[in-house]
Amino acid sequence: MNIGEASNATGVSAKMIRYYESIGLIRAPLRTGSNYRVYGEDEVHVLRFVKRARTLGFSVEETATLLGLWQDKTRASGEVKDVATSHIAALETKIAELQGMVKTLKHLAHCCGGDNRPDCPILDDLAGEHPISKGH
Amino acid sequence: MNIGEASNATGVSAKMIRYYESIGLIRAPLRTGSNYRVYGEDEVHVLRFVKRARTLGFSVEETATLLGLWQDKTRASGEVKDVATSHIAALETKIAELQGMVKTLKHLAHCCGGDNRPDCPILDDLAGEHPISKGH
DNA sequence: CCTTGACCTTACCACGATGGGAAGGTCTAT
DNA sequence: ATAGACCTTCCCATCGTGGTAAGGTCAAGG
Repeated sequence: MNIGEASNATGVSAKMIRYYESIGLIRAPLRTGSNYRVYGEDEVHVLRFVKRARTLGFSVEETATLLGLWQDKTRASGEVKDVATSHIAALETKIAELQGMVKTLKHLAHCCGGDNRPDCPILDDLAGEHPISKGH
Repeated sequence: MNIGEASNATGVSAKMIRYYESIGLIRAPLRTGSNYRVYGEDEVHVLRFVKRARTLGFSVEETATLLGLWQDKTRASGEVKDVATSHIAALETKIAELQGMVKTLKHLAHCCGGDNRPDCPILDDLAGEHPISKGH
């Protein structure tokens, strides 16, 4: 299987497959005589694992950890759960952050006429001129 | 006011102040004879505006737009509201994405013993081996 | 007057993850 | 044989931020 086929089979772009190889996330595959990378089922399996982990928002580094745990047949599932749990916490922090922004913005947008007059509470807030208290 | 004082007064690092200047987000300030940047109240005001917009998650480019609208005394507040509204939509999309990740991960973590045995539904899911259907 | 330390200047390099493109080699089908 | 679809490596860009090095400046105190 060439890199293009491996890419199609996994949804990981050829570019990223080479990148993952270059940073050591995945192992360098065998090459043909003409220097083409050759992938087999195992490699595709690994790539799908990586793809899934990335889709779930794990960083490449966390993915490397998970990959290591996956390939370590003797690991304790608790280790994996720890990685997952702290990732969940990070995601939730991020979500709370974004929700805070949305809340403030919605309040501002709600107070903004959105008409043709130049008065705009959103800009006033950004400018710190007439700060609107959050508690309505 | 030197750049350090402006930084303290606004919470924008000196590094970022120079960066914002270099990309044209803010105007180049006057300089002293010894080439130090000099900031006044107006510049500080602009920097605080930028800081607040960035804190609310606007990209530098969106911030530039808002800054332009702020300084255009004749703008319609509707234009500002549009920028804010589409930013809210982008934030909400992102939030939904993260929440999807959290949901899946929580489910996986819930199914994972987290003990010393090597069986781990999280890894099995990542590997696509025994995919756990989302609907429990 | 000189030193010290805190500040300023510019100019680079790095991150993380990804895409783009150039310049060149290879394979397959017509 | 040639075209077109692949592959290879190498470099550059993004976005926002931090670091660091090499040098200039300024204020305070000996």
